[in-house]
Amino acid sequence: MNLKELASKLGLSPTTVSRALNGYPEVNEATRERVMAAAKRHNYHPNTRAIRLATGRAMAVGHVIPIASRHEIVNPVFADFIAGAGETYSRNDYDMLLSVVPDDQEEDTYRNLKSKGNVDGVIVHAPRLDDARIKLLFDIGLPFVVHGRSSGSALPYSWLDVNNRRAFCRATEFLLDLGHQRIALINGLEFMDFAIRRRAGFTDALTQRGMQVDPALMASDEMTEISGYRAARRMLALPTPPSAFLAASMISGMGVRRAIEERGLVLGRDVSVIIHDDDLSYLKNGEDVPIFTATRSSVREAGRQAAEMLLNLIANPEEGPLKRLLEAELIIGQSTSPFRRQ
Amino acid sequence: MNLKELASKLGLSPTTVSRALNGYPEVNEATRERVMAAAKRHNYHPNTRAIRLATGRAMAVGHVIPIASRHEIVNPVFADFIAGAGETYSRNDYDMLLSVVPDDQEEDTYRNLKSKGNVDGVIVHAPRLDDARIKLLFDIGLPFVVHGRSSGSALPYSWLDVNNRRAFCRATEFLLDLGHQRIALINGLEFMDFAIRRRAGFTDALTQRGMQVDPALMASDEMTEISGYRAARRMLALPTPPSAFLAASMISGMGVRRAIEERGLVLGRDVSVIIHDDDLSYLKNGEDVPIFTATRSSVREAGRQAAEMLLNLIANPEEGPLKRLLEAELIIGQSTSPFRRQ
DNA sequence: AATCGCTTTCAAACCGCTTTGGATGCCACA
DNA sequence: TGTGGCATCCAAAGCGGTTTGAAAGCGATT
Repeated sequence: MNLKELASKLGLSPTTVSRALNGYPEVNEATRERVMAAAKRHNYHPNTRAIRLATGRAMAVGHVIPIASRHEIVNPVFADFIAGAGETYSRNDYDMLLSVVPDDQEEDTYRNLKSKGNVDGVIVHAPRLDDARIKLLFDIGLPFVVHGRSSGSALPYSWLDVNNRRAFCRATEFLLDLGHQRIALINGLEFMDFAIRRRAGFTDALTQRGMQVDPALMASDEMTEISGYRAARRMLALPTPPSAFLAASMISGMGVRRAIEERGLVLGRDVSVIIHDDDLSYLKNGEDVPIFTATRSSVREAGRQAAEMLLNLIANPEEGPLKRLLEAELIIGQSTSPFRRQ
Repeated sequence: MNLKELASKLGLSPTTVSRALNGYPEVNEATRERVMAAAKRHNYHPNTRAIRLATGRAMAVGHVIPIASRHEIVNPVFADFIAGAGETYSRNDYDMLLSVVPDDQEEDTYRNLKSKGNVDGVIVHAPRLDDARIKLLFDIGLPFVVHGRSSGSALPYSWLDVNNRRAFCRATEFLLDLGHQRIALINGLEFMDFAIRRRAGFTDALTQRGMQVDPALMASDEMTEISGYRAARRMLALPTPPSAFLAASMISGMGVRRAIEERGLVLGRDVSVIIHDDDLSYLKNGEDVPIFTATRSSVREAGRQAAEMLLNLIANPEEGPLKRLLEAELIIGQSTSPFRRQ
C-alpha cells in the first residue's frame, strides 16, 4: 500500500493525502479525518526511503565506533549510552545508525556518512585531547555533539559532559578528610580527555592541601578489571603503600578490590576505595546501600540528553553550539572509612 | 556532485556512468576507466537515499533492543555482539540500525521496520522459550537470524547458537570429577532459552552420575553482580553449603566471588567456581592465566557470524533456514580445585 | 547492397514521496 | 455584475539514482 494507491482509493490526489497526513493546514478537516481513517484501516506507512529522498533529510543519527586494531576494547559504558540515546531517537522517529569500523578508517567513515547522506548528524564518542574529529566534522559540515569535551580544541563545538574534574576533586577531598595521606589514582588512558580532567581534579585537591603528588601512586591504563588489579597490586607492594584508591570505573574498582583482598586486607576497613560509577544497568553499585563509595553520574541519562541536543542542533543549527555540564553526585558506600594505621 | 553532473562533465549519459561504476559488462573498458577516474577525482559518492529508493533495498539490518520498563537492564553481552556484527556490516556496505524501544512496543517496531522499508532483515536477540517474535517475523516476511534458539518453536527459522547444554554439562562433569558433591547453579532468567539449556546440561550431568538435583542449589535471576552475590550468599549459609558453583556469566561470577570472600573462604581453594565467559573485550577473564575456570565462547565472533548468515539469507532467501551451532571451550583457571572438606 | 549480430550508448520510465504553482468553486463586497 | 479573497484540491516537477527498451555504429556475412 503506497500513497498513490491510498489516494486513488479515496478519490483524492496524492498531494492532498500527503498533506492531510502531515498536518498541513490547507486541507479540509473532514477530508483529513477521512484520510487518517483510511490510512489506519489499510495500515499505510509511508516508505521511509522515499521520504528521505524527497526531503533530503536522512532522519537518522550516526554513532561511529572505532575498533582499535591492537586492543579491541568495546567500551562497556557504550551500551548504556546508546540505550539512552536510542530512547530519544525512537521517541522522535529518528533512526540510530551504528558504524563499527577499524580506527584507521574513522575519518573516511565520517566523510562517507556525510557524502552519501546517510545521517543528519553524529555523536562523537570518547574524545581525546584536541580531538581531530572536531575539525573534521566542521570541515565536512556534519552537525555533531561530543559526549565529553576536548581540551585544546579551538572551535566552538557542542558538547555534553560530566564535571569530571570537580567529581574527582571532591572524592579526593573526601578521602583527605577521612585522614588518608597516601591516595592512589587508577586512571583511564590519559590521552582521553575525561582522564586528564579527573587527574586534574585529583591533583587539585592534593595541592590545595599542600600535599605532594606522588607519581608512583598514579596509574593510567584501560579501565579493565585486570589493569585495575595490576596497578593496585603493584602499589600495595610499595614500601609505603596507599591507604586509599580512586578508581576510574566500577570495573577497574573490582580489580582494585581483588588486589586488596588478595593481600589479606579488607576493603572499606584497611583500604578505602572510591570509584566513578556510570550507573550501568548491569553493574549496579549495590542497591539500597552502595558497595563502593562513588562519584555517580548516569551515562544512560547522558545518552538521552546528548541525543536531544543533537536533534535540536539538527533542527536549529543557528542555535548552536550547545553545551551542557552534568554534575556527578558523591554517594557514600561501604568501601571508605577513616584512615587507620595497618 | 551527483550522477547527472558527473555524467555531463564526462559528456556521457547518466545511464552509462551508473553502469560503468556498478561494473555492468555492457560498457567499454576505456569508458569505464575514464568514469572511474572522474568519480574519484570529483569525490563522487552516490546518494544512498536515492539508491535505496531506486533499488527497493534498504542496505541495512535492524537490531531491536527492548527496554523492559521494570528492570531496565541493558545486556552487557550486547555491546560485544553488536561490535562483531557491525564489523561484518561495514565490510559489506550495510548499515546497522539500532532500535531501542519499550518492550511493549517491540512487535510494532518490527512491523514498522518492515512496512516503512528501513531494513532488509533483523537479528533477534535474547530469544525466549517459544519466542513470539519468530512467528511474527515469518508473518510479516522480514528475513531474520536468531542469536540463540527458541525451544518449542515449530517454524524452521535460521539461528546461530552456542551449545549451552553441552558446555554446562561438561563444566558440571569437570566439577564432579574433582570430587564436588554439592554443586550450585547460578543461572540466568529461566524464561530465556539459553538459561533453560544450561540448566538442562547441568541436570544432565548430575543425573547421569546418579545424583540428586537439589532445588535449593539452583537460582535463576538476572545476571548481575548483585544477584550473583545474593544467591551465593544465601546458598553458602545453608546447613550443607555447596562446595562449587556454576555461574552464568563473568559478572554474576564476580558476585559469587564476593559472597565467598565475604564468608572468609578462598575462591579456588575452599570453593570452586566455573563461569560462562562470553570473552567480552572489557571483562577479560585474566590474560595468560584465566582467573576463572570457564566455558568460553566469544560473543563477538557470534555477532560476526550471525551477521554473515543474515546477509546470506537476504541475498539468497531460498537457501534458508541456516543453522550454526558453536561449541564452547572449557578453559581451566584458578577458580577450581579438588573438593576438600572445610 | 542488404542484413545480421555485436558492442556501446542513450532517452525515458520508474522508485514513492514532497512541494511548487496553479486551478476551481464559492462567498462577500462594491 | 464583476472582482477579490479564501478555502480546498490537484497536476506536475522534483529528489538522485537504477533499469528497460531502443538506437547507433560498425564489421562480418550473404
